[in-house]
Amino acid sequence: MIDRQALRRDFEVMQAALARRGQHVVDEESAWAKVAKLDARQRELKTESETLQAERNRVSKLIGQKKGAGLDASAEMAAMGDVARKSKELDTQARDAEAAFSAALLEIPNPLHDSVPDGTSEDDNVEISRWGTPRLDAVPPHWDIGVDLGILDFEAGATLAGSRFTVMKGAAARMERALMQFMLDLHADKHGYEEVWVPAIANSKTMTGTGQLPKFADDLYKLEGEDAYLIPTAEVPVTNLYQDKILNASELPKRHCAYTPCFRREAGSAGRDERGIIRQHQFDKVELVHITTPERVLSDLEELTAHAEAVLQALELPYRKVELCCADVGFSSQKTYDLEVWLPSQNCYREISSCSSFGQFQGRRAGIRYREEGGKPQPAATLNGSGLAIGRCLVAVLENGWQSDGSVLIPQVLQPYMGGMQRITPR
RNA sequence: GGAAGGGUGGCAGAGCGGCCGAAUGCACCGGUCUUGAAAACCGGCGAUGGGAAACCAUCCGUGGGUUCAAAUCCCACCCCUUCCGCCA
Repeated sequence: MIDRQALRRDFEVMQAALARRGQHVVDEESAWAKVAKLDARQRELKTESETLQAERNRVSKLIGQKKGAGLDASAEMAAMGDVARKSKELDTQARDAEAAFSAALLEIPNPLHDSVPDGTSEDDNVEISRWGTPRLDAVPPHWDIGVDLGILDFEAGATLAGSRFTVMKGAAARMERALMQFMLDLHADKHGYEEVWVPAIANSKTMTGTGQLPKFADDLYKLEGEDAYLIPTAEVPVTNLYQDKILNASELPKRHCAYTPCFRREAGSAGRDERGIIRQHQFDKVELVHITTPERVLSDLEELTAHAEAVLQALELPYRKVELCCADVGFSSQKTYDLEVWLPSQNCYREISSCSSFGQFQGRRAGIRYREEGGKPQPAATLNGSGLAIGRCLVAVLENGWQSDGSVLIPQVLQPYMGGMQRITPR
């Protein structure tokens, strides 16, 4: 959510920052066009309503005093009847205006940080760095590797739940679990994160706090007859751990890592990545979340991204880091780095982590605030990043570790988590 | 699901039609005392919106109602705690 004062004070500047996301964000149909108008109307009505309320409060007090002194106050009481009625009416109007304003405000994306590169599509994302040496020999796709080894069962997933669901068996199931454990241990023990375990269901207020609602309801699984949704990422519950809280500046930054399952309807993704486990309705992910101050949010983003990179390096998976251009940065984010892992079967890098700074956008929405010593509360800054997506990580391990005899070498750091297994061989 | 109790400021906890944005304690900030700290004592200390400011308005789980006036009365809903039932 953008700052209401800034909306009035820096209207042009914010409009320009928003327009970089695409003209539709600020054209005449947009929430942006509505919001300024609604802001003015709301304040007008509110001022009017408050004037009447002040009058009512003043006279009511007088009545109280008169009655207390045993005096007659029936004249005042009669006069206030009218005022009370009018005041109530105006108050209702002011509230409606406020609701309309808030609704429009929630539809406005985060203005981009100045450092975000220009561009018109994901093709304009900027490569920042590369790590490792990609293998360039012919490697079969992970779905063939997995089926040949008898550890991925797509038919069973489809039978049980539908398309984009998979059953993992034996070494794959074990590796899924090993990856979670390894990542959590790394972040908790080496990177100083506090591990949390949170619900995989969140209510609409929580979903609104991090920006999934109201705009992206179609991407979420909603539970029938309840104000409850399956989370699309641990970002939602973990960030909202601090919703409506005022933290002391001395407590910041807060750093949490969490494993959760993630659920996404993939409404707009028909036809993309249909085979394999790259794009599933349910997948596992370890997430990193920081709650911090606006001053250090950008340096925190570098750190957080490095923590995610450390996972790929430990697993010896070649990857690159790209910065998303202004056309590709998500709704709530002000700046995003993606980590893309090398998939030899596709001969390209594929997203395995997305690390974003949200500035104070989520802090305002979710009511996450902090206070400097003796100062006023202000919205906290938030960040998060995948550290990493487990399923995609498993894909990368299968493909990058594949041997021409059909077996798969298991990265060394994972072996202790897999009972000492060094290699997956066909059964 | 049934019964009972309860949701008040950063936390704990009083208030139960007007003098209540709200006692008190803790925490926090400033001061006195002290070589320093602690203790003690004195003072300050909620949030949001509007306003240059004075100040005004709103907020006691949420939404409605009664009243000139609601934290306080009425209705509905949500949540929490305990007991019972059920259950991984």
